[in-house]
Amino acid sequence: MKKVSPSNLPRLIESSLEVSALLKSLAHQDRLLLLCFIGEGEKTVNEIEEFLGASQSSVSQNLTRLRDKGLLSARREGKFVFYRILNPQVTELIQALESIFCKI
Amino acid sequence: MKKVSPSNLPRLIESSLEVSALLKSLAHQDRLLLLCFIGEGEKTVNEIEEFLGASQSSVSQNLTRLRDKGLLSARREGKFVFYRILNPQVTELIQALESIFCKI
DNA sequence: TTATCATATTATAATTTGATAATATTTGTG
DNA sequence: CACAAATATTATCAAATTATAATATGATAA
Repeated sequence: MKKVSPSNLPRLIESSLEVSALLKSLAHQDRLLLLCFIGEGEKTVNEIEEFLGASQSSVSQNLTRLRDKGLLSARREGKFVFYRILNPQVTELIQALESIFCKI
Repeated sequence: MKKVSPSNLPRLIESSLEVSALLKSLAHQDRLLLLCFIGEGEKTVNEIEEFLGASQSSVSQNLTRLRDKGLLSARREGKFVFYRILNPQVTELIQALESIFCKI
């Protein structure tokens, strides 16, 4: 039996700016897919490029943007840079999206 | 005990365009708040204006946009127009956002 | 039927975003 | 060191978004 929750509105008012900002980061097909992909484990820029079939420049710019927003972190290992998800709320949100939009 | 789910990636690839488009609709502070507000039950344009403290024009434009995207529906009753959430995935998404970002 | 309230539409200007191309940086290798 | 590979940055331009102001529509009441 699911409990009916009281209104979360007052709290969402407080966080609405932060949440809408985060949604802007995901509201782009490539960035959304890339976050899902990285969510499966650390990925190289080149792996992401191939996965998306997007240009080096646009992938790098999107990664930089997501890093600047604190959603991703990067670590260099030799010539390669590995990206992973930094903000756990991103992981939760991706999972929620999958469960809402990828029902069986 | 939480079950580790297999990759949802293939399915998300298919829906990524639709999902990113929907996220664009929510990736705006006023529209996000307005959807939360309407989620509590049918609301009048004027109620929404007062709730947001936003101008008549911008509220109406945002409502029109959300209606055009199929997220909201409107019904007229005399002078008033009542808006409600049409797409159930929006409700689910709002709930997910509340549960992720409004933890106790 | 005119006035008014509630809402919608249009026009417009400012800002942001997105894609592409070109160039730069960093690191490993011959 | 010179070069190539991997990634980042910069410049630029088109397109989309946003806010505001002005005007229009639709419904009711006097």
